[in-house]
Amino acid sequence: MLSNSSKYAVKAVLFLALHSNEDCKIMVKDISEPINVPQAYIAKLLQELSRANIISSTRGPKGGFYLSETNKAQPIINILKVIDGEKRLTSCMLSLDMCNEKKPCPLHNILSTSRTTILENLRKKTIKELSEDVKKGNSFLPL
Amino acid sequence: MLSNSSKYAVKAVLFLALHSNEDCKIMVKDISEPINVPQAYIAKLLQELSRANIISSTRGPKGGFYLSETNKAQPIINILKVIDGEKRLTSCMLSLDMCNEKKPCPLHNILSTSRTTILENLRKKTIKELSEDVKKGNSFLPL
DNA sequence: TCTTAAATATGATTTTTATCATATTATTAT
DNA sequence: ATAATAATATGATAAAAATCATATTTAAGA
Repeated sequence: MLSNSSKYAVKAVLFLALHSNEDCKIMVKDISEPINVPQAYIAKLLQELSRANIISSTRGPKGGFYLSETNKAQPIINILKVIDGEKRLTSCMLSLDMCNEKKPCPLHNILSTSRTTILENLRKKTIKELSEDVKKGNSFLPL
Repeated sequence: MLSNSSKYAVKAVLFLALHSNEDCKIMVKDISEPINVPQAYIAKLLQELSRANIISSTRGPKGGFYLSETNKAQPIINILKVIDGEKRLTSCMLSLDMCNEKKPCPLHNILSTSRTTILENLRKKTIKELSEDVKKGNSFLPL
């Protein structure tokens, strides 16, 4: 369902949500290490996220990546859309183009409701909310 | 969530459930064409399924693949277990080893219930039941 | 304005997944 | 028995995803 890249991206964004802001930017190497993802790899992902305005960045000395309040207000699903693309998230489990509610594929009825719920949750939960879960100890991001 | 191979495997097994039995075996080329999967590729998958007793086969003239009643009584998830392995189905969405109910990862609470439901459904729905949905017109397998 | 520190852009390599090809073994029918 | 037919086993190739490397651009501070 999620690619490796997407998972890394979520971890990175969450890390930034917890540890950065406009006045406290973090550079790649200080992100890659704690989240345990190869530096060059996460760098590439961060750039994609930055280009898509999911996260913010400035270059040069004292530069780095961070999340603005606007960034934090975005739903989790935006991260996944940028990295994996909409299609991967919503396409039929059997990859049948012609599968839809009217003409459901055999697995459709088994999976569809749960899948829809997952997507809804990803759509309504913001980065900020997610990071607050971690702060409150409702969930854990082992770093 | 599911690999390409798993999707192909489900399609093939379903095709066999609908069109084969002990007295009517089907050979690879007559499976690969209608389900629209490369012959050599599906052949390999069918062999794995056969070895794992998900499907049956006999070789030589008049041979081919088919589903016995025992085969049909198996849950869908068995197909996926053989092709993708248990781990792919059940592992944490962020691939964090240490994620569990006691120490859920941030995405855990968002996704876990739906995921559990999906797995339950795949565990209790049999191949036979699924193929009967198709026969009754409750779902469609475009071939 | 010049040096340094950071992201950015681009592309190369490696690994995994998907796809293709061929030789071997088992079964049926002649 | 033997020829023909079909699965089986094994391995080679191709495509995609993940990982690594390097040169370029931008911003800060001396």
